[in-house]
Amino acid sequence: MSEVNIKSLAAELKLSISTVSRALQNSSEIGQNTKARVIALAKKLNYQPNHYAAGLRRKQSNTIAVVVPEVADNFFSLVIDGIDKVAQTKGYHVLIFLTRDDYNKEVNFIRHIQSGRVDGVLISVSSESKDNEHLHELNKKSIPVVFFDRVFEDIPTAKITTDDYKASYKATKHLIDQGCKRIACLAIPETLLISRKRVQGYMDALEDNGLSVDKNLIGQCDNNDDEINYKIINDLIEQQKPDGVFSSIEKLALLTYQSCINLKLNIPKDVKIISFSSLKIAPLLHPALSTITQPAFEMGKAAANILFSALAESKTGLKDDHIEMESVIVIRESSQ
Amino acid sequence: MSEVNIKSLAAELKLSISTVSRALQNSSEIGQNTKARVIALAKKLNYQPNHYAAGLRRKQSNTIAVVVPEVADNFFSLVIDGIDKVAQTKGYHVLIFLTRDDYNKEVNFIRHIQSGRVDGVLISVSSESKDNEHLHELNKKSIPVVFFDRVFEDIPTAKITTDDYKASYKATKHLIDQGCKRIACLAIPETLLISRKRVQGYMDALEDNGLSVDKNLIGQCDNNDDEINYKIINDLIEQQKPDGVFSSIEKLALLTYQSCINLKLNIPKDVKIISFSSLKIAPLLHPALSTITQPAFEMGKAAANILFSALAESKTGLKDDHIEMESVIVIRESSQ
DNA sequence: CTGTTAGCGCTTTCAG
DNA sequence: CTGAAAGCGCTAACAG
Repeated sequence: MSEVNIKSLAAELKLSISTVSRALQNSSEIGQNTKARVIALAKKLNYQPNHYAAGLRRKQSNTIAVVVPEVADNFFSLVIDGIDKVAQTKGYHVLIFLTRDDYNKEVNFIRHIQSGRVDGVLISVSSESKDNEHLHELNKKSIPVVFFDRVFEDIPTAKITTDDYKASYKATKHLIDQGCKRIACLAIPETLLISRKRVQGYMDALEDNGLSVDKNLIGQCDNNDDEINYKIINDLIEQQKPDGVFSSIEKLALLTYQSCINLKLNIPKDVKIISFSSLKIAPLLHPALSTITQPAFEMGKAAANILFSALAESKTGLKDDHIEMESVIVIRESSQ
Repeated sequence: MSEVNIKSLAAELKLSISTVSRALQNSSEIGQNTKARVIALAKKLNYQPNHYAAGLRRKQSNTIAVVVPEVADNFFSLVIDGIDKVAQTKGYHVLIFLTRDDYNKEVNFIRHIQSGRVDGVLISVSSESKDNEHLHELNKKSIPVVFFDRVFEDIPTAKITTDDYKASYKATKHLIDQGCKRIACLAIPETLLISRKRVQGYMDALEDNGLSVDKNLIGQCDNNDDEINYKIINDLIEQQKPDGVFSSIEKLALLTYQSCINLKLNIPKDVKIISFSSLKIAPLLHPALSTITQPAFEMGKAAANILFSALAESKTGLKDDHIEMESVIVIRESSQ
């Protein structure tokens, strides 16, 4: 690989290896003179220290693992962006592990990570229901772990999530405050915890405000086929005539919008829409589409900061803690 | 870190370190019996080899670097997804470097990488105009590099891009074939090469088909402010009355759609729209929005495959080559 | 088939 | 202030 290493520098400068090493680390016990010579030559030859050798010796990699179900997803890529942002300021590198929602892959990754490959782990688990023994092991090896978004409550370490339940409750409450009586809810597969939380927030808001939950008003959009989802939504709107729609993801809100246009329903007069939105595309379409935005980037930064605080201190692992980050709800009322 | 290492396994099994090492690598010169014993104990103690030690010795990291301007972008995150997909099958890990379009960061990353930190590099450069000496250095050190999307033509290695010019030409030609005479073009900042390529494709298609280029029909949307962009587009449509719109990114097409609705223009009767689309949201809104989709995921896979082929063979670096991947144009004509 | 030995490139005692 | 030497955990000649 790189032919220039600490040894060749030492030879050329007629110094010992250790002196060069210390000079490069700006150790206080090296004379200004020698230090300058060493640094000058290193720069001239474009010396780059071997990360692995240093890590092996120091038992530290200056690398963190980010384990996520997917990257081609606006939410996760924003989180990664946030994580990287703080990692860069700390001089750390980011190793990405994509589980693709495959539990076995996650187990393998976590086991691999235990080898000292990374100094810390930021993870959003692939499944919130399966066995988490592998994560317990990690935690026991006192390598700091921070969970984000999809967490295991029973592992005593730092966790950080968004306020899905609360935000959904507030969003639904908003529709109620606007006078909506028949509020529809568009839901994604129940297997996802966030889906259940969002639907629960919706239901509780209704009941707390004297409205009963009507299963017919809940559109379960379980598949990835936009056409089928469109049909579910369109049928729901046509048959149930909701005066408000709470959508648990942005795409479904876009389909709702399209359906309203086709059914000649006025937004927001006939139907008020509020939706989770990470792409922030919904408000481009209609100035009256209210949105709930999760603080993904900020969550990434927060999670990374927690991890680095543990790394900086004592490596004693992280305290059991759970932070919930607040989503930003933007109400748009204009009727054009 | 992990207390269990090859040495402790050897001690427990009363074997030599090298025997254990070989058994773990399934070397053919170890007896079935010993091999089984070693593997059994390794599994029992959850032994994980130290990646850094092995890499140091073998001068190989089983890690590749992916250097991109950003990750919170649908195109790049899809590419990363593709890269990771093939990396996983090859047993490689992915180290992410986000330049955030900062040239200096890119230079630092590339220098760092030269230390043998990774076995290969996949990069989309931060700027196509600046000095690329750092990349030449990399290439000279015979660590394989594959450029994707944003490339430096004058570095003799593998490059892979999408057919921005051709796709734009074809898209514009399609509008012409549909009878459009006044075709608008919505452009992003000229500083980006892809913007220039897309506009060029648009202009050449017009001229090759007997239509002249009218600067008034080109909406230069240079800023990130959706409201300003909307105004630019809305003014253009109102004043210039185009009968076709070629949009170089999806967001601008959505604004165009909104503008048409507000101006009571029928799509596609009055205005036909075709747009680059990576989010695939446009067609959700209107069944007559035609789209051009770049093969981002496939590009990631292709780039990674090229890199791994070099890694598998001789490490002699990659041949100077340029592949252009074809975008997928989907024509949607229905008028509802 | 198995063991001994010499490093990979670096950091870090321990001696001067 | 500088140098010698040990060793991080692993692999790979080289010997048997």
